[in-house]
Amino acid sequence: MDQGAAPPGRPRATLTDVARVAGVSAKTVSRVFSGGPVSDETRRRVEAAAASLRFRPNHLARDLRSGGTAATLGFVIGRVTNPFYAQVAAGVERVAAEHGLTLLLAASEDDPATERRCTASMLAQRVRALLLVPAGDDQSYLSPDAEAGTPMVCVDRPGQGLDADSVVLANREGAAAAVRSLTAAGHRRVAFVASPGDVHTHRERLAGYRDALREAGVVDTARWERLVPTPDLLEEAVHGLVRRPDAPTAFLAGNGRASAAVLRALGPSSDRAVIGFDDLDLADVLGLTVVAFDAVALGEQAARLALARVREPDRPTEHVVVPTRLVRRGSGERPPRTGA
Amino acid sequence: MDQGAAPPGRPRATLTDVARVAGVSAKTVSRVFSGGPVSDETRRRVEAAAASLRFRPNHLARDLRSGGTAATLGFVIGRVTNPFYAQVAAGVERVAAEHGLTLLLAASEDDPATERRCTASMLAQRVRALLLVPAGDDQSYLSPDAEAGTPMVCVDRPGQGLDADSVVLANREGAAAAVRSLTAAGHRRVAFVASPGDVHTHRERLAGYRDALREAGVVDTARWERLVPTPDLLEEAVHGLVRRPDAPTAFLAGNGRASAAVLRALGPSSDRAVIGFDDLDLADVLGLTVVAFDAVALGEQAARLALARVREPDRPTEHVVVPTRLVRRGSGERPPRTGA
DNA sequence: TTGAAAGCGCTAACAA
DNA sequence: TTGTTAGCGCTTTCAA
Repeated sequence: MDQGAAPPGRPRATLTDVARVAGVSAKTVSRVFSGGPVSDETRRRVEAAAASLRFRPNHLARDLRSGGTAATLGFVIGRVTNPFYAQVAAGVERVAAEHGLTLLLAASEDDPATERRCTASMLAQRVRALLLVPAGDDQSYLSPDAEAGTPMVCVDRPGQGLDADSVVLANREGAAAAVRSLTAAGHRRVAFVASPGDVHTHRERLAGYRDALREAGVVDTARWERLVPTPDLLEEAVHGLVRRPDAPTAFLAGNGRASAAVLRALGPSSDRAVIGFDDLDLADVLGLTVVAFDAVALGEQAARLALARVREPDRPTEHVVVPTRLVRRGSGERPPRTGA
Repeated sequence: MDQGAAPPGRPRATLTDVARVAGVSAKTVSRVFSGGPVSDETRRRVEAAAASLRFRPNHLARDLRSGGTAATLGFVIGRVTNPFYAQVAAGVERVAAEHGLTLLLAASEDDPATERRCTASMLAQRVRALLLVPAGDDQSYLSPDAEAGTPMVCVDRPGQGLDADSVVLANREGAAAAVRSLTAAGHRRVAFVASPGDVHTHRERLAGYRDALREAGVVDTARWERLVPTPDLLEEAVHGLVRRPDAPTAFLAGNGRASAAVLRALGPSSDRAVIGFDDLDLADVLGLTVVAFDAVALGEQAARLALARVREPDRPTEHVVVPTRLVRRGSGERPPRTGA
């Protein structure tokens, strides 16, 4: 945890220095930089003095004095390299920037202890609101801070033990819609393949898959469900499925990595239908039908919810569901094998 | 720029409150939370008091008092939705977290004025170091702050008018290596297709493309170079190229979007060789040969450079080049048309 | 429109 | 190992 020493090259000018050079009081300089009634003539003098001293206002001091919260929005994501969270963070950043706030970003790496450290750090930095992709299965430890006035929003998964706003994807409905389009085309033997990075999301998608098959009169789906512990086992799982006597004629991949694995395992000339959850680069080139969603919008919604609660702390808790949509590109439109 | 009011729900406990409840001095509580010699018995009492008061230390105050810089690393990226920057940011975050720092992220949207606002905001927040993907063509305005002791690192593009460390990709070498593999296979008519999001990167890649063709004795390359202003014109450009009497037998795509456009325009059964710059989801499924690079490593390097300069402000300026590697998957290995 | 004094929450520099 | 005093840079409150 060596943070490195912080040796100032040349000492920085302070507001008081600027005041002295400009021949005004500190408060007047403050008004120039933080808004307030200042005459044009005075403003000019102050700005000239500030420029000559290379003055940079110190927000640490400003935020400490006034109110005690910084102009930042904290966001604790799961795995930092997951491109999905990157898109969500992009949405948060965009809304934050619109409101003059900066994004403070940290990753829990899906570890509950790290989640605690990250959230603690952000609360210590007095973020204006805290957005969180819950990693552990208990966020009740955040309740005191929520009550103390830091708005919290759970993103992508609902938090547990914490009465917070939330924004999640329509995972169950999206999976069901995908499978419905398969059963409508006559498919009955549909597989679900995934390597569950996070439990909640995949439980929902699996439930949606089962919903749609049940609606079509298919109940014994367990034989086509493959939730493997690590992504490198996905291809093997697909190979195992196609060798079965009741081999599936269609596949729903639970996430992006699973989509790639299914396509790789089936080969380019397969006649089995495939739908992936989550859109991917080159999916259109490949003709891959997917359940798509707007991850950036999810982040934007989360940030808006957070800011709404900053303004109005007592508003009722809100749970937003971001819809998915089925993007048909061919691979999901292949009919069941006639001989099957 | 409405940041919303910040109405505290219940007033937060301060270090002094904890001290009173624990029956010790404020400084002792400070030592418990920021490290220092404290007896086990005292520590226990302080921690109990802190827990009962739901105390959260205030880093704003701590950082203001001690040294004046926050435990954050600032990173100003270009376009926030660009997945490349997301990967780079992931690398920065990882290294920052290892050192107990949080990532402060903002996007310039490739606009010089926004870049200035973002950097100003971060400097006002007293980031320990500032990483920047330069958007405008002049970063000299940051020199005073660099001299005042805030380490700066330019990422992905060199900054101009600023003597800062930098980390960039081996764009020129990567493009040259790709084209060399094509000319080695006998290709002479090689196209370069891109929609330059940023000037520097594409100028370098184009230069590498020309280098390699010149080495192979091909000099009049302009007829196969297509730098179109917007991505939606890429496919059209490819169609135009293949209709030429001297149509290219191979393509180098300047970035990910260009790769997708080339593949889409050529169609699935094309016999022309294609190499893309930047790896993509499903590129392996498609058999797309690419110039790949480690964007996360680029971010890690940048963060390490920044932290090295925090520790040692007077070390010589360092310019790191992150290598690329050619990943052969088939599409780049197609021989030139025999009849061409 | 401007200024003087006080203090936000914490820690540096002492001392004990 | 613990406490006291002062003050980080700024803004609040009040007054002029």
